[in-house]
Amino acid sequence: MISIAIVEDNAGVRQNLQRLIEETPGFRCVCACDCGEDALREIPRARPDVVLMDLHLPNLSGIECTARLKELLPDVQVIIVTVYDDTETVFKALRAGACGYLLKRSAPERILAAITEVREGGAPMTSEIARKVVEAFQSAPPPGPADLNLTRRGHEILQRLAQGFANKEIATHLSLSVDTVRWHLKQIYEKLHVRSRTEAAHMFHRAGSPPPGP
Amino acid sequence: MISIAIVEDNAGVRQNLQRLIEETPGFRCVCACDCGEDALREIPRARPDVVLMDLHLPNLSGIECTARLKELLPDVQVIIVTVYDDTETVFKALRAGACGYLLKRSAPERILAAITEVREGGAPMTSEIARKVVEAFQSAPPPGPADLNLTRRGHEILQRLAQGFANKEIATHLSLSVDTVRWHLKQIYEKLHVRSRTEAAHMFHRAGSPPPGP
DNA sequence: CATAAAACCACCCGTTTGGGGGGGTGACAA
DNA sequence: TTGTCACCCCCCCAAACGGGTGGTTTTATG
Repeated sequence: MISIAIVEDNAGVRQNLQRLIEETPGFRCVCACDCGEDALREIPRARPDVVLMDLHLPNLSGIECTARLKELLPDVQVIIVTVYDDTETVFKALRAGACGYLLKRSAPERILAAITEVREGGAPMTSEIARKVVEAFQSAPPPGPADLNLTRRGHEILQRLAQGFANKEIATHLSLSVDTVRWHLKQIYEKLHVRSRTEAAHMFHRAGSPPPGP
Repeated sequence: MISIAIVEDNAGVRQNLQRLIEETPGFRCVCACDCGEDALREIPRARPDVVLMDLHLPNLSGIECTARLKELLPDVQVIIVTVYDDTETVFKALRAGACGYLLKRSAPERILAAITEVREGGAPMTSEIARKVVEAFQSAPPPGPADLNLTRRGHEILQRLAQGFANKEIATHLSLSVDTVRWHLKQIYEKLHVRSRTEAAHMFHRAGSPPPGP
C-alpha cells in the first residue's frame, strides 16, 4: 500500500488525481492540499510515501515547498506534476529535491506508473524532461573547466570579487582606478550574463564542478 | 524507417541485437561494428539515425568512441547499452554525448522502445540510471550543511544570497519584506564578521571544514 | 505563565553599485 | 591604413546596499 499526498491548487485537477489514486488498488491518498503552506503543515503529519506536487501555487511556489518538505521529511519522494517544461524550472525543481517530473498532459496511467517507479528507486520523467536533464550534462563542460572568455585582467578582478573584496579594495590591490575596476566588471557581467556582483561570484564559485549545473 | 548502427564487441550479443532490429518493422540495421575504430570509420558513411553503443570495447572505449562520433555526426543519437551502472561511468557517457543509457539486462522490447524514444526527443534510461542522474543535480547545490550559529531564517537567506539573488528577490521567494531581509543580513554580517554580501557569500561557499574553533 | 529569543516590519542616511555615456593608449591583423 | 581588442580613466544617475534605531508578534523554554 503506497500512501500519497497531493499539492495542487486547481480543485478540479486535485480531485481528479485524488479519485484516480483512491480508485486504484494499492494506492491511498492521505492528504490533498491546495497551497504550499497547508502542505508544509499537513504532509509531515500524514507522512506519505510519495507527494504529487504542482509548481504553480499561490504564495509559496511548488519548488520552495518541495525544498522545505525535503528538509522536514528527507525520505519523502516528490514527483512534480505541472505544465511548466522550461529548462530553468525543471532544474530548480530537481535541485530542490524532486525525484520525478511529469507534465500535466501525461495520461493517468503514466502518473500511477511514476508513483510505482519512484518507490522502486527510479526517477520518472516525461521524455522531453529527461532529454533536458541529459543535455545539462553535455553542456556542463563549457561552464566548467573553461572559464568563459574572460580577459586576463577580467579574471584577476573576478577572482578578487569572488573573495568578497569591494571595488575600492580590488582597485587598490591591483593599483587601478575604481572606475577601471567598474569598467571591467561591466564587461564581465555582460559575458557572464549576470547583473550583480553576487551573481558573478556565484558563477565563479561553481566553475569546475563535474556534474551538472546550468 | 529508422536506421541503426551497433557497436558491440561480443559477437553473440551483437548478432542478437542485429536480428532483433532487422526483424522489427520500421527498423533497419545499417552497420554493425565490433570495435570503436571500425565504428568511427563506418558509421559516418552509414549515417544511421541511432547508434547502440557498448562501453567495453577493445582499444578505444565506448565513451571515447561516443565523443568522437558526436564530433563527426552531431545529430546522431547514441544510446549506451552496457553492464556498467556505476555513477562515474554513467556521467562520463552522458558528458560524451550519449542521450540514452540502458543496462544489458533490459528486455529487447525496452531497447526498441528506447530507439523510438530518442527519435522523438526523449532520453531513455534504466530507472536506476535516471535516479543517479537526478541525484547528481541534488548533490550539486547543497554542498554546505556545515552551519555557523545562524538562525533558521538567517541560513535560508544566506543560502539564497550565496546563489546570487538580490535582497528583493530573496524577499519575494520567502514572502518577506525587503527590510526584513536586510535586517536579517545585518545580523548575519555581524555573526560572520563581514561587511558585505560578497564577503558573506565567500564565507558560505567554503563551508564544510571545521578544523579548530571554541 | 513569564521571559527571552527569534522573526518580522519600518524609516533614515550615506555609500556602493550597475548601467549609461565619454574619452585615450598600445598591440596586432587584415 | 583601418579595424579590433584589451586596457585604462572620467562623469552622471538611479537603484541597491550597509548600518543605525525603533518597534510588534511569534515561538521556544525555563
